[in-house]
Amino acid sequence: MPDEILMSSNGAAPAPETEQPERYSPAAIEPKWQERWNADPSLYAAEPHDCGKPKFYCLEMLPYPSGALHIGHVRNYAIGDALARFMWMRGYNVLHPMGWDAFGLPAENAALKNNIPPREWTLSNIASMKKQFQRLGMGFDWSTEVTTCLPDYYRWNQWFFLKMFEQGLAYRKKSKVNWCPQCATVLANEQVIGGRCWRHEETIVEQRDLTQWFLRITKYADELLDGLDTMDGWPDKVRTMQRNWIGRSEGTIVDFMVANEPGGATNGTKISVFTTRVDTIFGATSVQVAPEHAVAKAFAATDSVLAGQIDEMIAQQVAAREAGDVGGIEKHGVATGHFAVNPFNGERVPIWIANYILADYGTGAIMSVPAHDERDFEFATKYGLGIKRVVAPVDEPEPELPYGAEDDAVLIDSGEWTGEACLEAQQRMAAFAKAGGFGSPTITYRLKDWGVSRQRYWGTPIPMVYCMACGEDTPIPVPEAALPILLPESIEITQEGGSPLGKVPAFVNTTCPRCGGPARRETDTMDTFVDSSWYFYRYTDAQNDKAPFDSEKANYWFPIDQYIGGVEHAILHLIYSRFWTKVMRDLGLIANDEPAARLFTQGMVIKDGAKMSKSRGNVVSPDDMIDRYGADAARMYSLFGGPPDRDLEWSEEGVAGIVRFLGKVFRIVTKYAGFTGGASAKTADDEFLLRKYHQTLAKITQDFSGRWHFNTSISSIMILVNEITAKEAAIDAGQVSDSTVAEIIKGLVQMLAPFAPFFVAELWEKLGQPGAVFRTPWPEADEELARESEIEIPVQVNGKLVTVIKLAAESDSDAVKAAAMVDEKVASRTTGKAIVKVVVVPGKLVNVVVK
RNA sequence: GCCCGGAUGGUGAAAUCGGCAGACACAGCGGACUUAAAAUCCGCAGACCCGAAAAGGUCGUGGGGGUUCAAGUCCCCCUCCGGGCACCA
Repeated sequence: MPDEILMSSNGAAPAPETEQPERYSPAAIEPKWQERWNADPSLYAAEPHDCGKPKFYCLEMLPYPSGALHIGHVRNYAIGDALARFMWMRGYNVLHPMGWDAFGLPAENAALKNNIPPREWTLSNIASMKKQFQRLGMGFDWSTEVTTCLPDYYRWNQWFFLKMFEQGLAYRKKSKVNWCPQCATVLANEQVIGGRCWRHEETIVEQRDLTQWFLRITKYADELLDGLDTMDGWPDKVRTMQRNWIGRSEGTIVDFMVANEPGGATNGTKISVFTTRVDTIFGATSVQVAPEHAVAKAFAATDSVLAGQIDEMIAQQVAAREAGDVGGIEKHGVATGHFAVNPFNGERVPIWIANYILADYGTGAIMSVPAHDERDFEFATKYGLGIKRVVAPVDEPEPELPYGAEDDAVLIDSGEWTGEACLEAQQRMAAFAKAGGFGSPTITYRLKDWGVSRQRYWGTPIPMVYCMACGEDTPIPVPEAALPILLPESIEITQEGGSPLGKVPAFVNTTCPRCGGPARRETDTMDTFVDSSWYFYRYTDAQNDKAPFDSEKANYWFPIDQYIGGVEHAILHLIYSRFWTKVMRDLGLIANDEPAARLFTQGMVIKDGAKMSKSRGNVVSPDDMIDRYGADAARMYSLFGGPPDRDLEWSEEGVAGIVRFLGKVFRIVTKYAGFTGGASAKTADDEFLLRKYHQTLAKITQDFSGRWHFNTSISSIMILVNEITAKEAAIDAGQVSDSTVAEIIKGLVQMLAPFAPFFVAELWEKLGQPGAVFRTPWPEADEELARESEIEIPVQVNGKLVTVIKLAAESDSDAVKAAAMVDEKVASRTTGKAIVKVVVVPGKLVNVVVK
């Protein structure tokens, strides 16, 4: 059936005898306008900074050039394009750019599979996806296109890396890192989701000890956290996710000394524990350390049984991670036989090694206070460790344990601190520990520095060299003048471990910038999230070959007024790019603290109630949709099917319905295209149509500035079209003045401009109007003309609807009440009963309460 | 376990401030046009009861309670679905 929609209108059939009106044919309209638009690159370009208009930076997240857009992209970009077009019509100077997040592993996989060089594969994908964007009629300014895998872009990644190295923000260290065997590379913490690789849901991430490059994002932890409080234009959901990810926790570090033993190798060793509840320290009945903790290793060195138990514990954790159930394993531990001294009361408490202590959070060691911590309670109960109550509410000395409240509670049985309020004691005890030299107030974060080294080929080379003469372990930065360090073009991609660049001697072998002696290059490349951390600044000055961008240009456009993309980047891209913005600000390149004033995260497109996937066979192809229904209908359906922040169920019948609607509009507009202005008397039909027209305009204008519920914007246009159709006979009978018809027809095309660009371009031309619709001023809704003169007031008796009465809009409460009371249906239900009260809400309803 | 969303006809949804529940559309049914079909146009359409029909009545926004003249909307409790975080000391 869908095929006929296009076929029937293609004029393939022999010409009919009688003259038929032209019918809507996206297949005829869309390619024609695509060609015209491609020939005029200035159409969607931004204007000079001194154009006198307010600026509006409208940005959708750039796609990865996988080879083809998916239907979710269509929705994402349809939202942004509608907004950009609306803002153009509202008189803004709009920047609406597009680019390609073009580095990444899929290009290498494709090279392996099809023997196509990654560069070639990527660039040809870009070419075909760009064509898709053009088929979709997206209004992007291609003159600022950014492709992150090209040297004119990635050289600035290298430049930033050098700046960060200078500032101490880029550094190298050996540490446990996440390794995805499938990707054959290291991953950042943010790329590990539930213990699995973000690109390979089925692949468990391993831990490896490697020397890697890190970016010091933790330096900005507090600012990244505090900034969230003021970012009203971002969804709460995203802000909460980022808050959790940063995971700031205020507490105290307290040093417990390992108790001296005759000849003990660990004499004088201290165990620093991190606690948020130092006020409960008198209740500590053991110290627990992670199996990887240095002290555990020291004990194990002289205790082979313990060593075996530790190994087992670590193995068990690895197994749990593989099962995807890290949190679910039972708490267990082993006593080391050693003791530590609580510096607050001198008590000796046993040192245990426990599987639930995380080596990489806090200090990797805790004091266990079973009375006031649920986990400690569980552990102490299992192993018969002491449980000592040290905190209780003032009026309830023995609450059920574990008892953790702090607001209302005071310390008991805590030496000189007994009687103090918990919150106060936390402050004072931390200060006391610091004064005594056995601790200090501390803030810890869940956020870790960003590991950016990748053992892959298709990424930005890290601009560092290692010189035998100057010291192999001392990285030496490449001089700025030597940038870009080019990725070698021809390279053999293999799936073996190790950085592919290491196998290219011409790349590896270089000279030391410091001593001129033989040196070798860093062979790791940068995480692709580096590319997307600052790409939107490059759009403001995409051809600059002296700097990543000109500060003046960036400062004109930034912050981004509206950023639109999927919520899956809430942590990854959106936290890295906030970090990068702060670094660039501190380098003096930009003035803004945050990249985007407003963020919108659209819902997923689903089919048959489920996420689209090849294995489910429910994938909808944009090209197919365009072929069969046209780009305008596909785009418009993606906005009409539901509010943009919710998931959208894709319905092909729904798209066909939009084609029908557009066909109706096409018929009406072409039919009345010859009507022109000219003053003439306004009839009641004139007033009616103008009223509906201005009401619709007001509704759409409001939707754009408010909730973006374009589904209701489009439905209100449908209602308007239905009203016009209903008055068609009156129009044809000359009962509506030409100027009214002309105004409404023109305005109808304008109000569709954000949603169906090809369609409106064609009709605009048919109306004999010059220029591009989306560059014309958005028609103003006239409040006076939109006002209803007569309104309907529902009347209830005891809260149940009885009738609806019609009244003049300006009727006051008394008049409304009087009209309601004399109504037959109301009277029949109220006579003989006592009227308790009559609620009159002017303009809304009347409710008569009787007994 | 914790933190966010969400649940409304056969379907997608609407109701923006507590005021006619189901706009608009999809699918469906009936009619007009047609030799016929498609396309197009017009009409019907929450469920149930009563009735030949018209009319009328009852119920109805995941479930239970509450506030109110009035609750899809506010408050309390619960169920289910989606997402995020998860032994974070």
